[in-house]
Amino acid sequence: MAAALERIATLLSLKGENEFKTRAYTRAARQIIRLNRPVKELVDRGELQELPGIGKALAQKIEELVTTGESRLLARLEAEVPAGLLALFSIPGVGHKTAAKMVRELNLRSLEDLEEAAREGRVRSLHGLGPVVEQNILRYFQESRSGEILYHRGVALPVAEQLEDYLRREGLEAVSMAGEVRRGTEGVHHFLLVVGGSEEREALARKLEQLLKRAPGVSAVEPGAPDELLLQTVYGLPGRVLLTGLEEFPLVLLRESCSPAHWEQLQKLAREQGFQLRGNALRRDGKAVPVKSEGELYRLLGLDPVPVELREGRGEIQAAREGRLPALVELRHIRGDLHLHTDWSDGTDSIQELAREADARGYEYIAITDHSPSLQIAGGLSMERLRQQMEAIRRLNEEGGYRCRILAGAEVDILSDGTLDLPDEILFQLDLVIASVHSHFRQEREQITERICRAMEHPAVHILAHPTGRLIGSRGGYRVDVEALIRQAARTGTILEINASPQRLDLSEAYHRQARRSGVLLAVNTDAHSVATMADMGYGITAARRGGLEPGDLLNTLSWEELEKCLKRREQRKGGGGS
DNA sequence: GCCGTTTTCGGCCCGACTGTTTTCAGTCG
Repeated sequence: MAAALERIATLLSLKGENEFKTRAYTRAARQIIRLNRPVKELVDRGELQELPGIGKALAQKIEELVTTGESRLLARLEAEVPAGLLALFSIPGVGHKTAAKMVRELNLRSLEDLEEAAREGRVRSLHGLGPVVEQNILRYFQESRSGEILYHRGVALPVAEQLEDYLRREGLEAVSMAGEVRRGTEGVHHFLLVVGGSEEREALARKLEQLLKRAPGVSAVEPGAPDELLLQTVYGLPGRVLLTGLEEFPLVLLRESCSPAHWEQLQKLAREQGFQLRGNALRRDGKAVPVKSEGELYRLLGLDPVPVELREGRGEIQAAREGRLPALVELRHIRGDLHLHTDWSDGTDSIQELAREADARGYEYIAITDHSPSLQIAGGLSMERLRQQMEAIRRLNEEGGYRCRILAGAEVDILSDGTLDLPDEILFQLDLVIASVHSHFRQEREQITERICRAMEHPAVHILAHPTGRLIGSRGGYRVDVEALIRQAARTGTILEINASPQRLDLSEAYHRQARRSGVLLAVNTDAHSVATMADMGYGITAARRGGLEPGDLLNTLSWEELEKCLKRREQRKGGGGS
């Protein structure tokens, strides 16, 4: 729902529609994401308009999406504005005004039009635009290899799950998501479902096509390759559905879930052992060998079953052969969430509501870490307010209304010179200090690396949050030397965050192994701004699993007693004046 | 498109930076 509303907002924006109107759609999308119950419930009870920022018009549009799975407004916009132009907003320095101006005055119908205009110097000739924007555009086209838009898992996973559920409820015999969504990659280009049935293939295809045309959120279905249907969704994310026979289903699912490298390595291994693994069948001496599950195939080839997140062809097959696959961390190992925002700053829910949710999740502790004063837009807490909050948390712990322990913390801004946005006297009174960058993103690599390293040096800082600042599919993050950060974390005992928000997943899985090898402890935190987004922990765990991490690599798998000791040890090691 | 005991019209989380201007509009967090 949120993705559909976001899409409406961006399409309106490209059309040059009133900025505040588009913002109303964006705001509504955020409301939906932070909702702690299904939108449908609000629709059924006629309570949509009770949400702040949702009035008559938006309520109608949301209701239409919930009840029909479609939106006439969205369909109309899609017809008017070429969807490829949405990528305009990924170009640095291009916002809604510039985008709309270029679309209008350069008469853009596609991204290629823009590239051509930039090459011919027609961008700089527009009033208010100059050579810098034009350079940014040309650089964008140099750097982006494919025109495919990358979606974060916060869109891709719910969309795939929704369709998977729908097809199962409609009585199809075997349905599973596959591809990037199932493997858990940080960004998703399109979602993939594998469907198995015992009936004749043509009949299955016809049945499926009919079902998919009625499916929620699906705006178009068309045939692709043989046994394949291509989908368009109201969320923008495209999809594919592959059809197969029931007996072949496990093998096809495996093939479609792993990376090409992993599949090739499996084929090679099969050959070495006298099998033939090809397409959708395993054979030996010309005879088909039945495979009832993915796990069975791995065992037939003498391997421990490889968790789906590791099927990338990066050495996991050798590890599976030697019985040394990592015992990956699972959601159930997590005992707390150490990065949470409340309605004291830019969150929507109270400390009490987050604590109640933490209890429901069986957490032993949470840390309340609202923003520091300089982050005005996020309602950063003044010293005075922070002290009041610390006092409020102290009382809540004393009253003992919650099973979980509530830590009084702060997410303190790292200022442009590497100093922190709160004075030492208050930092040392906090139970947990998270440092992070929210400004001066365009500093040179050396400068921003030095800046962050300096903040990590500070004895009061426990955790460095979202170390690179990237947003998947929309922003590349600052030009920081991540390896230098890992070295500094190892030296200072600073914990690196794996931010579980599906848009961030930062620190990226690409660095998890290196951090682990360097003896750096990591923490999976949601950075939640509501009760509902505390569920983002799952995205973080998927990322950590892809990074090959085990429970012992993460700070927040520790029990409360262990955590307390661990934080204290680190303070001493840094030589801080912690009280 | 939303919202309102200062408003049913005229505002809309705030402020720094930067590239484009010739005094400021647009972008970014």
